[in-house]
Amino acid sequence: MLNTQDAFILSAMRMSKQFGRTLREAPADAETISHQLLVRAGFIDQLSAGVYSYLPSGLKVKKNIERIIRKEMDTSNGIEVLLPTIQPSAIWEISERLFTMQDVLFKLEDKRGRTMVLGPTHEEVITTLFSKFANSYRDLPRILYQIQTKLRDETRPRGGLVRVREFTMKDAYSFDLDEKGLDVSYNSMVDAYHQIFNACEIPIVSVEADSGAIGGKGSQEFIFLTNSGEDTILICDQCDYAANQEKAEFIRPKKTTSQPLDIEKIKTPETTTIDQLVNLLKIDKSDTAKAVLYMATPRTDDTSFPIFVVIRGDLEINEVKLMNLVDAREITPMSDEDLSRYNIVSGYASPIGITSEIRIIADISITETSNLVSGANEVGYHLTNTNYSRDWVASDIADIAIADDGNTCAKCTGHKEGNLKISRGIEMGHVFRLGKTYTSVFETTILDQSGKQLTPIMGCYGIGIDRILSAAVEAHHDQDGIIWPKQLSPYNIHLTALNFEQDSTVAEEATKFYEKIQDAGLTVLFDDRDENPGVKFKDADLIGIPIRITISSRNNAENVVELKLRNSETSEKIKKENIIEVLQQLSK
RNA sequence: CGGGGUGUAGCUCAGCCUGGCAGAGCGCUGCGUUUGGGACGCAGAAGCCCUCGGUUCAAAUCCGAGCACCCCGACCA
Repeated sequence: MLNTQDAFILSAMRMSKQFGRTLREAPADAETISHQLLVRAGFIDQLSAGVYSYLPSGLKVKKNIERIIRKEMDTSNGIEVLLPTIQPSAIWEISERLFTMQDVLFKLEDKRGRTMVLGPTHEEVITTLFSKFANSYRDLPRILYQIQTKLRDETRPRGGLVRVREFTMKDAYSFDLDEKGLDVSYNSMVDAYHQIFNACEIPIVSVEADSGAIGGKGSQEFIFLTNSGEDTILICDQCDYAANQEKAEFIRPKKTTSQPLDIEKIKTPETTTIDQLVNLLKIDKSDTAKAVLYMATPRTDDTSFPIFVVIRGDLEINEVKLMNLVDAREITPMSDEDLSRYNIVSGYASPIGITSEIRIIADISITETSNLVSGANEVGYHLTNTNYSRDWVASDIADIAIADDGNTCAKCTGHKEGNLKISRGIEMGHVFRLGKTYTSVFETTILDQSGKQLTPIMGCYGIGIDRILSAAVEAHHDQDGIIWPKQLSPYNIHLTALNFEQDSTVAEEATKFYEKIQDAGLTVLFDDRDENPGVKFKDADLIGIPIRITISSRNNAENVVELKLRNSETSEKIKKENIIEVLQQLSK
C-alpha cells in the first residue's frame, strides 16, 4: 500500500493552483503513444533533443518509481550512496574509457584547463570509492546503489523518454570475494528487478544480452516488448530461451553434405551480388559463400586492420558478434582503396588465393556445408565446389551470423525444436557479471582471512527510471489517455467537482471531501476549476489517475458521491458516509 | 556519422509552387449565455515568418550558407 504520508510533502493539489496544463493536441514530433500522452497530460516538456523537464505530476510519478526501487534495493541488501555527476577525466583514462566511450562522453574543461566528464555511468567512481574504504574480507560482500542523473551525448535521441541525453538511472554495483558470492549478489538483483517491474506493472521478458563496451561476461536485459522499442530480440516459441539479436544463437538451416567435388572456374559476368549469382546459376543462396570485407578499429587505439569474413550466402553477418571476436570498437565496410590495397576484387572476393596478409574469419556455416560457390578473386569469374579445409582455411571459425525470425532455437533440447520469433522492445534494465575489469585497473585489493591480497569481483545493475515512465504508459492507456498503475499514479484520487463556481453546496461538499481524503492518508488531485463537466472528465481520463470521484448537485441531492475507476466503463454511486473507507480499500 | 523531412502566434497547421497588408482552429484575457463527456456568442491580446547573407522597386515566399528539431539507418553502459 502507498505510504503517502512520508513519500511526499505535498500530497494534494488543487487544479486551479496547479502549474502546467493539458493539451488537446500533442506536438507533431511526438511519435510514440507514451510521448504523446505524457506531453498532452502535462507530465513532461521537451527543452531540446533528448532533454526534458518534468512537470509537477510527472515528477510525482518519477518519485513513485524511485520509491519502489529504493524499497526493493534496500530489502535486497543494497546501500544507497550518491556519486558525483561531474568527474575528473583522469579516472576515465585509467579505465581507458575516455577513449573507448568517446562517442557518448560529454567533456568539459574547468578554469584551470583540467578536463572533466559528465558521468554517463559510474563504474570508475564507485570502484575508486570502494577501494578507499574496503580493506578487509569483512567489508564484502556489498551492494552499493544510487539514483542519479546520467548524461550521454547520444547521436540520436528518440522516442520521447526512451532514448535521451539526460536521464535518471538507478545503478547498483556489487563487490564480492569470489564467483560464488557474485552469483548470490547477481541473483538477488535479478529477483529485485522482477519485484520492481511487477510493482510498476510493466510486463518484462528477460533476455541474454551482449555486454558491450562495459566489458565482462554474462549479462541479461529486462525488456518491455513494444513495437516502438529500439531493441530487437528473439524469443523461442518452445523453450524459455530469449536473447537480444546481438547475442542470439541459432541452428543454421541444414544442408545435406555431399562428397566434395572438384573446383571449377566458371564465367559469371556482371555478377557481383549473391542475388545475381543465385539467379544466374539457378542455385540456392545456401549454396554460396559470401565474402564481406571490413576495416576494424581496435578498442584501445586508432590503427585499423583488415578482416575478411566468409559466411554462407543465406545468412547475414552479426557485426556485434564480429566486433567482440576481433576485439574491435568499430568496424566499417572496406573502401575501394582498401580493397585494392589488399588485392581484393570487389564483387568477386574469395578466401582462396588471397595474396595479402589478412585475418580470415569464417562463420561455422561455412564448415558445415560442402561444394559452395565462391568468388574467384577475378572480375567476371566464380569458383564452384569450394570446400573449407580442402581449399582454404580461416584464422577463426566462429558464430558470427545474425539470428532472424523463424530460425531454429539453439537451446531447445531433445525432441523440441523451437523457432525463434523476432520482437521489438525497450531495454528497461540491464544486469552484468562484470568480473574484475574495474577492480583490476583501479588496483582494488582487500585482505582475505589468511592475510592474502585479493581482487574483488564486481557486478553492475542498471534501471532506466524515465523509461519505466514511458513503458508504463505504453502498457497502460486507452484512446482517452493514460491509465496509471496504482503504485505509479501521481495521486490516489482524482476529485472532480462539477459546477464548483455555481453551486455553493458542491463547493462546500467537495472541499470537505478534499480534506477528508487527505486526512485518510490518501493523495488527491482536486479539480476545482471553473470548467464545463466535459472538460473536467476529458482531463481526468487523460491524466489517468486510477480512481475518480465526482461531486455534483445531482449527487448531493441523493446524498451520494460517484465513483469511477479509470479502467472501467461504468461508475457507481456510494453513500457519502462510506466513501472514505471505499477509497482506502481501493487504494491498497 | 549516412539518408529523408520540417522550421510561420503558447499548441496544431494554412499561406511559399506563381514575390505585393501576417492567417485559421485550439489555447490565453474580458463580458455574457451555458453546465454530466473538450458548449456557445461578442470583444481582445499575442509574430525577429529559425538565423545570416544574396536577388528584387518589393522576400514568409526565390537563391546560398548556417543552426535547430523529427524520422529511418549506423552506434548505444
